[in-house]
This record gives sequence, C-alpha cells and structure tokens, in this order.
Amino acid sequence: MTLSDKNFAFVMHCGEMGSRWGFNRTIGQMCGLLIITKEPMTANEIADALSISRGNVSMGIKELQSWRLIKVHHIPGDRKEYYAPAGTIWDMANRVFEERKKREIDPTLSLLRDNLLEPATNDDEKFAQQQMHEIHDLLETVTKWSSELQRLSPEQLQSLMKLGSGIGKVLDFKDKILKKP
Amino acid sequence: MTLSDKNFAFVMHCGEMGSRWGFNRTIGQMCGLLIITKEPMTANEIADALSISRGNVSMGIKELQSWRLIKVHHIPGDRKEYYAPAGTIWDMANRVFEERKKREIDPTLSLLRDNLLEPATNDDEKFAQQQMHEIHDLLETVTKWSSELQRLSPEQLQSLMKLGSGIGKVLDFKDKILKKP
DNA sequence: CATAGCTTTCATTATTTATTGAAACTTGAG
DNA sequence: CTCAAGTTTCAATAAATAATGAAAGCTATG
Repeated sequence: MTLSDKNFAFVMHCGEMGSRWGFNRTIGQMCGLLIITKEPMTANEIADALSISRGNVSMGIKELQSWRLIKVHHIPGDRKEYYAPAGTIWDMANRVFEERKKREIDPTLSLLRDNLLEPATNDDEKFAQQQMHEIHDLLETVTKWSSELQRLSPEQLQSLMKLGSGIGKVLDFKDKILKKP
Repeated sequence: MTLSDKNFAFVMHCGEMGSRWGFNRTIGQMCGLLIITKEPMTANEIADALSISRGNVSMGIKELQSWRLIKVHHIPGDRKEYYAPAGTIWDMANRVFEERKKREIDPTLSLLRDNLLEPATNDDEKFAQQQMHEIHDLLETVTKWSSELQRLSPEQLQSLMKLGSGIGKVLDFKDKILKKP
C-alpha cells in the first residue's frame, strides 16, 4: 500500500516535528502514519511505507507503546501483529501531555523538594533557594492544575476551553459560587 | 566565583533537563546558573563556572535571547556585558511556554489548514482528512485557550489555578453567570 | 584613527543519537 | 519436537548535533 502525496506530506511533517513532540523523526512518522491509516498495519507494512528497516520499526513500536499511543490487533488465523492508534486523537494528545509532564517536570520537582529540605548555609545558597522555591511552587501549581483538568470529563474540558474570553467573567464570580453549599 | 555543591547540583540538573525543555544541555545549564545567581554575570564568568568555551557561551546567549529569557545589563565604565534573567520565574515559564507553542504547534496547524483546504480525492484521503480535522480542531482549541490564559493577569491566572477541584463546581455555574449582563 | 578589550563566527572535531541488518529469540501449527 | 513465520536485540555504522578555539569583527576611548 502506498501513500497519496498529501498523506505522505503529512507523515513527513510528523517526522520533522517528531523530536519537538518528544520522540524522534521515525517515531513521529510512524505515529502520523498509523493515525491517518484506517486499517491497522503490520510492522512490515510500516517499514515499507516509510522505507526504514524492520528493526527500526520494532524499536519504534516499543517506544510508542511506552507512550501508550498504539495498541496491537490480532486477526484470527494470522500470526502477524497489527498496530493501530490506542484511542481517539484526544486520548493520544492527553497521553503525550501526561508523559511529557512525567519527563519534563516531575524530575525537577523532585530535585527541588530535596534541595529545599536542607537549610541554606550561606548567602548564595539563600538566594538560590528563594529562586528554587518559586520554581517549585510554580511547577507544583501547574502539576495540581493539570491533574484537576485530567479529572474533568472530556465534555467539561471542552466546555471550559470553549469558554474563551468568558473565563475572566467566570473568575469574577467564583468567590460567590464557592461559598454556596 | 565558584558554586556551592547544592547550587552546582541544581545547575547540572538544568543541563540534564535542557533538551527536554526545548534547548540543549549547555543552554539549560546557563539558564539555571543565571537564575540562581543574584548578580548579573559576564560571558567569561559563565564559561568559567560551567567549564565550557567562550564561543559556546556566545552561542548560548544568542539562543537564550531568542527565547527572551535573558537580558543584558551594563555597568558604567565597564565595557563587558552582564547577563541576567529577563524577568520573574513566572515570566520565564510563560516565555518558554509561548515559544514552544510556536515551535511545536503552529507549524502543524498551518500544514493542516492547507491540507484541509484541498478536497480529498479518494477514500484513503477522506479518512486521513477526518483525522487531520480532529487534530486541527484540537490544536486550534488549545491555541485559543492558551491565548486567553495569556490575556489574564498573573493574579487571575494564579487564582484560576489555585481553584483546583473547585473548577468543576464553577463550570456547573458558568451558564448562569454568562447570562448576566 | 589606532588599538585594547571584548564579542561573534564558523570550520573542525567530538559527542550523542538514530539506523541498519544479521543473528538470536519466540511461538503456534503440524 | 521441529519448523516456519514472525519479532526482538544489539554491535556496527551512519547521521545529526553540540563544543572548541582561532580568526575576524566591533566599538569606546585616548
């Protein structure tokens, strides 16, 4: 099966963006390819479509699974594994978001926590700790906020985002609202 | 000037995280170093503190300036340039966020827009376009939302984030609120 | 307008990251 | 148990990215 020009362009774009989204070129391409392909694909089909080695596909699959972005399908009487996206676009975006938080924020939060437990021993350390404290608080707020957002239903989340400029107005009323039982 | 062990550990951590945050090791270190150092630093001081070449520092400064994360200070009677963070921790986080949106989302949004203008010419393209449409809508919602958030004052934003689980309750009331004049 | 003091550039080199493909491994069917 | 169809691993290699440092470029001052 060979991709149309437009679809090929999309897949290549995903490749170019791959490293910015947190993986590498090949894995970006694989992800894009699986998203725009209706039927689940075998590893060999992926390798052919992208002109990359079978081994590389195997690595990529492992990585995409670690991000929980793809799932395996089986066809009765066929020993091959077929791969497909592990959910809706929305699900996938959430997974990427979550996974990146884990890689980009959590380790720093943990380092900062440890650092702030020990008392500063001189002025340089005192100033540094103030700064680290600010970073810590910021990251913690973001973390808490993002886990609140995850807790909302997709509908609530959509509704919140669609609020747009209404958000300011809503905020003005929050105190009143939160006092009600 | 030499860093204490704790401060050094923080700077090295910033280096390790650098590439996950969107730059590279050295630039991560430079950023961390400038944040925890009270006084603005010269390029040579930075090179010494991190044991890297003067040329590398120059590159890093250029890059950090393109992210608008640092600014230049001058001391009367001194021809050297002194560098310091270009704002509060909060400001810097915002800048990184904005810049990353520009690099990670905007190009894809643009590609998708172009692609969706042309009609699909067969079933594969039709399916692909449905998927791209979903991605497009998701990215557009996120983009609009993030620009709304940027429009809020830091205080409002803090207050929104601190809402935490209250957000669900507030959402339930939004329809009532938005009807009021 | 010459130069000292500083910054930037960029070709070269070093380091890191990704890819290949052959060999090893796994597994279901006969 | 054996084989064939498939998958994974990993040492070797290729490609991409980052760092160095010498040379070129600026610019404030005498």
